[in-house]
Amino acid sequence: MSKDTDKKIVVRMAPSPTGNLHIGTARTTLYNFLFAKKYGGKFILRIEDTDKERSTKEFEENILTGLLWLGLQHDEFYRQSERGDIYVDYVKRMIENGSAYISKETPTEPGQRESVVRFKNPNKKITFNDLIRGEVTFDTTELLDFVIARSPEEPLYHLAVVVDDHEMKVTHVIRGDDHISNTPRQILIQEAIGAKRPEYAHLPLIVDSSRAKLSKRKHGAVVWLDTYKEEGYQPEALLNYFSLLGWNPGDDREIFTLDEITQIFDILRVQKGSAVFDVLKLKWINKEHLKRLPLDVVNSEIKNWINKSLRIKNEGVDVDEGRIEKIIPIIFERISVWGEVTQLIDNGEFDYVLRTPKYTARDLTWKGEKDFANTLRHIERVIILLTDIPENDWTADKIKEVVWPYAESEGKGSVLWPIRYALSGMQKSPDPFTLATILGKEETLKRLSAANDILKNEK
RNA sequence: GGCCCUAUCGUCUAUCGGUUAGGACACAAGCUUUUCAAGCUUGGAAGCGGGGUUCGACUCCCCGUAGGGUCACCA
Repeated sequence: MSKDTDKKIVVRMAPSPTGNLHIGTARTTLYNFLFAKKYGGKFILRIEDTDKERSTKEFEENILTGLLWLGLQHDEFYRQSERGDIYVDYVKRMIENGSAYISKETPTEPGQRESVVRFKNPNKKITFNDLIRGEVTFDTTELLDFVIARSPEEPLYHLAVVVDDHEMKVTHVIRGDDHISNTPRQILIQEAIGAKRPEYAHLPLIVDSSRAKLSKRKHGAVVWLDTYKEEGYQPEALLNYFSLLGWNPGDDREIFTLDEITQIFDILRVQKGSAVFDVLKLKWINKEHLKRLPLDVVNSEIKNWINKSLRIKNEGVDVDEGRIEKIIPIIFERISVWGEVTQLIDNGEFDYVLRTPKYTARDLTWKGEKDFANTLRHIERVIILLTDIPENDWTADKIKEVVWPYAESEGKGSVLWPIRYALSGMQKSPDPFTLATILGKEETLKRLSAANDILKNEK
């Protein structure tokens, strides 16, 4: 595939606006995009809206914005509904040269015509070379004289595709495997109109865990790109994952930017077998992308997503900005997708920064303790130790330095658990030193003496 | 059912005749200052079956088997 000797590469993605942007469509678009960019070619986006019944402007809009959000910018744009004259021309020519004819029909379903344009099938074997699968042969006899247009003014899919690919000088047709059986039909039409046969590359399908094609009917929201956009995935992470569904660079690298993939992409390394969509791996890849983001982006994104929390909105909790700032890194290491920030808050994982914890003396006491006496003693001792720390020296390291010797001599769990619980009110939370820095000296001491009171009442 | 495609750990995959079949996700265990998260270390985990070809097959060929795709006046 040398750039110098071959003519310019032209690829196209041809979605039909009969549904929202499907992740399979996004992946196929990516592969087309990569192939074009890799070889300095042209990437055409063509909306196949010849089916006026099912196509809508909303779906078209959804597909366009989704692709743009992903960063898969096209070089040229067409809409089949605006190219009617061209198809009429070809249909007429085909009828004239005998490769198609008007056929009288008996409608069997509502909406069917009494006359349609059928292709005069030469009934032959078609063999084409697929960049991914190698040689594929079909006998077209079973296709019969298939319908290519309802009328000369109303072309059907196969005709429109072949005409457009020809007119647009498409050199490589990269599409889903589900189109492989359409290929012989389209080659037949190409031969009838004297079009050059493009190279074909049929991509393996993305399937579910039971290896069935991902479909909107069966899988619902998981197939819509929008779902991932709303859950806060990074567009580039999505692209990264899509690229790996059916392709690999040949070494162990797994995380790359769109530019990096473009550099190393090779369509000949595309897999033949279908690939199971695994959201867990997607999340891992997304997290890897998050880790590579600049800190200021991370900060502002996390704040954005915190603000979407219903827990904060509805319950009107008084949020201390300083504390929020301090939990950002803690939130960050717990998420792999932005949307999880909101979830975490809504699930109450960070309630300790939003409100005063509630708990019993039993909760406060380390599992090894027989009664509350030791716990009370530890809390009292720690209060004294912490009180001595000056306000401006209130850091996790300092707090730990002060408390640690005592914890070691008295038993770490026995001392640390009660402190942590008094500060968080939860079975699971960050460590007590981190907690203390988030809350600040004043609030920390307040919560510790509250714990003290609870223990005393218990005695 | 016809036609077509596919077949390595649970999943994504490396291997382009000779490897202790490698990596990643997930999982398990351990470590890391009590719980959690993160991190680190370790571990379990695969060539669908049967024939060939070959000195030698995961790799090439054939036959099965299994899975998938497609069979519209949709795209």
